[in-house]
Amino acid sequence: MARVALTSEKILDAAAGVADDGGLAAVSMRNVGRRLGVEAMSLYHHVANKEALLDQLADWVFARIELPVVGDPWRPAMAARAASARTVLAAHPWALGLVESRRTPGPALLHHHDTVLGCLRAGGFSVALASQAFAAIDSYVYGFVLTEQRLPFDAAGEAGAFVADVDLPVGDHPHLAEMVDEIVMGGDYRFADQFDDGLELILDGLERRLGGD
Amino acid sequence: MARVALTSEKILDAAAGVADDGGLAAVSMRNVGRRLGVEAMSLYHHVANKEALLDQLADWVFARIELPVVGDPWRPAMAARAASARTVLAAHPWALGLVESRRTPGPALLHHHDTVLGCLRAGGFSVALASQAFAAIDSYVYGFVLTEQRLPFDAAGEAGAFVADVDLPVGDHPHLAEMVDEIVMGGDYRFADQFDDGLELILDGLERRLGGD
DNA sequence: GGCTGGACGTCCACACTGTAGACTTACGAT
DNA sequence: ATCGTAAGTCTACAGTGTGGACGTCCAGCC
Repeated sequence: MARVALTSEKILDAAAGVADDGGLAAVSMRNVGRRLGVEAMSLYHHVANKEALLDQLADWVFARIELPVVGDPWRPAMAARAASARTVLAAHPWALGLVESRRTPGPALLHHHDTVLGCLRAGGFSVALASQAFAAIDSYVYGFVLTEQRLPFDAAGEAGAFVADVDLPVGDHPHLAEMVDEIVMGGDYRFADQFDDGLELILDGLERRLGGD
Repeated sequence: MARVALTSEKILDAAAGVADDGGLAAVSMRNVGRRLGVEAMSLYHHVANKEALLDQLADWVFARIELPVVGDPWRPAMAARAASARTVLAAHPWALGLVESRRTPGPALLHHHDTVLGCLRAGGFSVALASQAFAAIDSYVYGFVLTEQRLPFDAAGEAGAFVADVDLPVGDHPHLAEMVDEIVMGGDYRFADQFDDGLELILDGLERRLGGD
């Protein structure tokens, strides 16, 4: 039998593929093994256990987010990183839930955080303000993606077609109904556009605080 | 045998208890049943399946967040809601991951969203701005709690004692090290204090936009 | 009172999960 | 050629969600 050099990268890619296809719940050792033409137990020669695999998979996600270089002007750097994070999280709907459920940070996450903090420090932020900025931006991005994914239609595309399919019990929720109406009916209105708007809200605040305080 | 009127509220409370004790992973039909002195299958007379139970459990969390009344001044209302959400999410560490992983909104969530939106609309927000405000605030709260939970020490208390136990591979992550140092060593510095600061950042921005635009 | 229908709890069975442990195979170095 | 080791397989076990058959209690009726 041709031993085809099972590596932990291949295992991670396979796990990501399984998750892309069937959701996080489909990521079982047997399924990942099957995708590689291998028995479940073989994976244990490269991965300690399933928890570790999921940890690494969360880090796999972080490794995919584009990072700025320390020294870049902080504001566009933050905007670009936020946009990249959003892209990655949107491409793998399972990623958000996974990343959030892991408590042990992997190398990619550490490097990520360190670089972002460095970028802010180089831009003149105090340690405390940098930490606050990081928390605020990160929170915003995660939360926005989450909100976006929970929307009952495709926020990026033509939304009109979808509203008929969804029957939210919107009857006694007038404000919700109002919002859905405006979002769905207003032709040139895209929920997704709010991402940049909201982000600038935060960045504006940070910039003011950077100058003022 | 005394039939003790198993209701879906009791089941939800039991499930929350199991999760409080042993984490989300411990919430199995058998464990929830055991906590009620009942077989797993009995639960199915009150709950469609485990997915539905988890959906309801997520809604159970939302029902616990204090809501403002439509008509209250929007800014303190938003601040209070954010604080309450944070309290609830912190009291049940499993809640965040659960809420985020569910895609079908329950009645409490709908009512919650509707009330918050109503509060903003009554405060003079346009539909678009209200939706943006909601997304920004919610995102911030979720993200902050998440960050807080991931911190390797108790963010609310005396942090100094914890740092020795944690050996983050902080060696070649200078900015991360710097931040941890300052957070942990600075006696009167509390990560938790940043919550209000960051929130005001967002509320300030909204207030400006509400007047200006 | 006694009957009955339906609501509700139990039990067993099945496919599936993570993973420990023993086995087998194939390759690189001697 | 042989051996050691790394890396696969196979078997087994406890635990999971849940379908279906079965039992059992209670409310409403005569």
